[in-house]
Order: sequence, then structure tokens, then C-alpha cells
Amino acid sequence: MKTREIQCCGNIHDRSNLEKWIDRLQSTGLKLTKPRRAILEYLHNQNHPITNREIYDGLSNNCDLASVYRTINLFIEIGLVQQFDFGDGIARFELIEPGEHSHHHHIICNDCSKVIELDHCFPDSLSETIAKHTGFTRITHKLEFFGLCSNCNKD
Amino acid sequence: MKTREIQCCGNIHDRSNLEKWIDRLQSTGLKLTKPRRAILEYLHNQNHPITNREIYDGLSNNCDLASVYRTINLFIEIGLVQQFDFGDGIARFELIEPGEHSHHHHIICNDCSKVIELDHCFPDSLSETIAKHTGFTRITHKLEFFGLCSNCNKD
DNA sequence: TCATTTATTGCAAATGAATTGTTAATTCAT
DNA sequence: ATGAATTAACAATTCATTTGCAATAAATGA
Repeated sequence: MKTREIQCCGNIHDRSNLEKWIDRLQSTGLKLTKPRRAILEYLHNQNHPITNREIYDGLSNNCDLASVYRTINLFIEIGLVQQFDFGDGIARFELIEPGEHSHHHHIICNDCSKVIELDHCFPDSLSETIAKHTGFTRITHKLEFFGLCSNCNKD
Repeated sequence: MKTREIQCCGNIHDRSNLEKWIDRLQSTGLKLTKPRRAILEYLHNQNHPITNREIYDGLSNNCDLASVYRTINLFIEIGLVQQFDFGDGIARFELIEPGEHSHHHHIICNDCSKVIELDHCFPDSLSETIAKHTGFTRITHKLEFFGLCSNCNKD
């Protein structure tokens, strides 16, 4: 397990396969509209979860804020986007690869809000134990880490 | 590690030591007002995290809603209360014992919203690994589980 | 290409959680 | 009991998010 550090000006994503997400959108039967394409492209250029307002601001005049909200909710429904909660009451969103292997969490600096994407997680055995003890099935989890980043840690 | 199942009509807390929380409140120098005492008592009678509105409704006429919000924020500041996020955009709160041993999470039914308190967590070594990999310090985490409870699982 | 159908957008207004300003009331120490 | 300081109530506000509706744009077939 390794950590993928995300830089502000870099991009860990393969930029060339934006088309893959457009295909995934169209394969659902939904229309490929100008706002949807723009939002998809904007999301694709990001390297950590962003808010609806950040999308709206980043797309100045291409799309109404309400449409961003509607589009993101739609993307979540069809499994294109995952929502993350960094504890500040503002939902954040990220394009998500299909299947299990996209599962990941983040660590957020309590001081400067820097975000690092993590590949670390606890073993499935924990969820299985909880399933046994509680009788719950189809168990998922939300997990985010918080702390002070190396910059903000300097006393 | 065992699971403490919470029943609707039972109460796992020792009801008699409400006084202990009142002491903790007064030891901070804050005034013990009627609303604060009522909120503390109401929290003490609960067995899982509750919303500000639930407190307000449960205290009909004893306290203004804005005062509930202010009081809960105060209780968080002085470490009497911990906030939990069940993913629906409404903050929930629970009285919290001082010290490490009160650390716990929950599993919430996606269907009926039933909540079970868990004593399970992953080992500290995970946080330590993340600390090493990211350079972050003072690492904490937010973790909640979701799934279908034994009642809602019946296909 | 054009018309038709249907989904989708933009705009404005509404919602709901949470916060805040201000004045009156209450707590606590004297 | 009295007075200073804190706190509560009330009303208004902020901010994220949702919704109703009329106008617009996308996909489909002629």
C-alpha cells in the first residue's frame, strides 16, 4: 500500500481518457448536454474532491449553479461520481472508477485544509466482524483522516 | 472487542451519574443555567447520537432552538459532547466520557436508520503508517459504517 | 435537414440547518 | 438581596441545497 501525494499543479489522472467517462454517461441513456460535458471535463481535471460551488466557479457562465447540483446528483446516481464529507458541512465530489479498486480515503489538514488521497484502509475482516456482531449486511463505510500537515505542524 | 447493542427503550448509561456531567460543566466556570441543565439531562438519557432539533423537540418550551445550537457548540468546545456525521447533512451529538476509552463508531441502517454503537475500530498502526507516509501529525479520524440491519435485510 | 418529442437547463423562489445581533432575563459572587 | 457579567429568547440572516416552471436544447425518425 502506498500513498499517492497530490500536487496542486500536477494531475495523477490520465487526461486522455475523458472520453471513457463520456461513454459511461452516454451508456446510461442520458443526454450528453453542454453543461454535463463541461462538468465531466472539469471533474476530470481535478485531483481531489471539489464542491459544487467550485465546479460552478470553475465553469464561469457555462452552467447554472442549480444545474451543477442536479448534474452531480445524477452522476452519483449512475455511479460516475462519489461524494466525500470533510466535516465542514460542504459536500465534495470526485469522479470514481467503476469497481472495487477505486475505494480510497483522504487525510485533511485541520489548519490549511490540504488534502492528500490515501490508498490505505483497514482490512475487510473488520467489516466482516461487524457484520457478524450486528447482523447487518451489505456493509460500507465512510472514513476520513484529519491532522496537521507537515507545513502546519511547525510550532 | 464486543458490540454494545442499543435498544430503543433500554439505556446503557448509568443514569445516576448525571451529576458527574454537571460537575464537568461547572468546573469550566460556565454558568449552570436551566437550559444547559435540561440539555445535559436530555443528552444523558439518550443511547445514540441525536440532532439539535431532537433535543429541542424533546425539551418542548424549556429552551429556544438557537440556544440548543449554542449550548451544543459550547459543550463540544469544552469536550463534553462529540459530534457525529451520519451522512445526511444533519449533525448528531452524544455525551462523551473524558479520555481515550470513549472512542467509538456506529453502524447505521440505510433503510430504517437504526443505529448500533460499535466498539470496533482498526488498530492504531494504520494511523501511524499514514502519519509516516504523509508527514501528518496529531491524526484523528471519522468513521461510520452503513448497511442493512437484520430487519431490513429480508428480501 | 427539419420537425417532433422528450429531457434538460436557467432562473427565481423555497427550504432547512445553522448562526448571529440585540435586548431582556438569569446566574452567581459579594 | 444587589449588581456585574453571562446567557437566553426572539427575530432575522446566512449558506448549502432543492424545487417549480417556462424556455431551450438534445436525440430520433421522417
